[in-house]
Amino acid sequence: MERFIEYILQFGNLNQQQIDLVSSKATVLALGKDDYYWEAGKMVRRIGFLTAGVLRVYYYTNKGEENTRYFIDENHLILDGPAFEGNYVPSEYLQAMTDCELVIFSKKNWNEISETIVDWDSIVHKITAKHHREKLERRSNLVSQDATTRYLDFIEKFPTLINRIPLSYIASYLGITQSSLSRIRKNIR
Amino acid sequence: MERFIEYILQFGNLNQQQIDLVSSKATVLALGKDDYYWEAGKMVRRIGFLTAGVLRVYYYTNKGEENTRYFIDENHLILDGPAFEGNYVPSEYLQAMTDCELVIFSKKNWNEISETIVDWDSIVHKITAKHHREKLERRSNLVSQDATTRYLDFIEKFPTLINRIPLSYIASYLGITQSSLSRIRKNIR
DNA sequence: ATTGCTTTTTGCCATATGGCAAATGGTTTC
DNA sequence: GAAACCATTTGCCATATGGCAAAAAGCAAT
Repeated sequence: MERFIEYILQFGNLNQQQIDLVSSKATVLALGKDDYYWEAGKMVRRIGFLTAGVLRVYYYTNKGEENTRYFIDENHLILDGPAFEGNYVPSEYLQAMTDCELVIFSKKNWNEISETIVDWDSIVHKITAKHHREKLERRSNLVSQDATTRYLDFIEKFPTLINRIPLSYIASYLGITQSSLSRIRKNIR
Repeated sequence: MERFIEYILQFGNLNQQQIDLVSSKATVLALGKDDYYWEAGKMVRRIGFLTAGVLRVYYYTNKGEENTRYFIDENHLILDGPAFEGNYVPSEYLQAMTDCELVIFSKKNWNEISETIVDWDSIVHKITAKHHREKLERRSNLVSQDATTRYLDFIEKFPTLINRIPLSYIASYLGITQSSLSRIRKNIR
C-alpha cells in the first residue's frame, strides 16, 4: 500500500488525512501465474495497482491470432477505461505472467475518493496521460526498426522482465516468431 | 465551427448558452501545405480542432531517421498534453500534408471554458480516452502483420487519405520503404 | 536417475523486405 | 513545349524473417 501512496505522491500532493482515506478504500488481490486480472467481454468494475509481478495484455486479431500488446510490471496503475467511461467492457485479456499482487479499488470506492479529494481526478489524469504517451511511444518505435533493434530496445526498457517472461510472449510483443527471436538472441551473444 | 460543436455534442450535452460561450472563445487558423502546426521543442499553448485537411505527426529516432507516427484527418481534436499537463513542449512535429483549416483555442480561453462549463473536462476526457485507445490499437496492429496486410488495413481505415498523402509518408507510417510499398501496390492490383 | 512436460534452439528452405540506383511518370514554371 | 523538379516504379541482389519439424535443454514430480 505504501508503494501505491508513494506512486500517487509523484503526481500530486495529499495530506495525511487524504492518504488515510485512500488507504482505507483499498483491498489487496493476489493472482497466481496464468490467472486473469480481466478477460475480454467481462465487465470491469475496479482499478488496480500492481505491487508485485508482471501482467501481459493481449487480444485476438480477426484472424484468431493471439497478439501481445504490452506488459505491465511493478508499480503501475491499471485504469484503462473504467475511471473515465463508466463500466468498462474490455476487448483485451490481462493475464498474470508470474504470481502477482495488486492493490484494488472497487469502482464505488474509487468514486468516493474522487469525490472527496479535490485533486484526485487531476492526479489520475496526469497518470493516464503519461501512460498513454509511453505506450504509444513504445509501440511506435516497434514498427520501422528491425527485429534485433526492437529486442535490444526491449531489454533496455524492461531489463527486469526478460527472465520472467517466456520467450514466446516477448516474440509476440515484438511482432516476430519465437524461432526468429531465438536466433536473434544467438547472434547478440 | 459548427462541426466542432457537433463533434463535442457526441460526447456530452451543452445548452445553447454554453455553445455560444465555446464559439466565442474560438478562432480560425489556416495552414498551408507543409506548414507546421507545432514543432518539437517549441511550447504549445493552444488546442486545435481540424476542420479541413490532413496533418501528419512525426518524430526523429535516435538514429536521426524521420518516423511518421500517425495521421490526423478532418474532425479530430488535437490536444495531446496541453489540456492536462500545463504548458506542453512536444517532441514531435505536426505538419500539414495539405492545406488545412483549424478551429483554435488559446490555453487561456480553453481554461475559461473548462471553468465555466461543469461537464467540459469530463467531455474532454472521454475524447482523449477514445483517441488514445484508437491510436494504440492502430499501432498495435501494425506490428505483427506483414506489410501487405498493414497497407490494406490502412486503406480500409483511411480511405480518404491515400490520394492526399505522398507514398513515402504512408510507407514511413507502415514501417517499410517507399519502394517496398510501391511493389506491394503493384501486387495488389 | 527416470519420466513427462514445457520452453528454447536449430536446420532447411521459401518468401518478404531492404538498399541502391536508374528509369519512368507527373506537375509546375517559365 | 521545354526545363526543372517532384513522386513513383522498377531491376538487381543482399539480408531478414517466416514456416515447419526435429532436436536439445530446462524443469518438476516421482
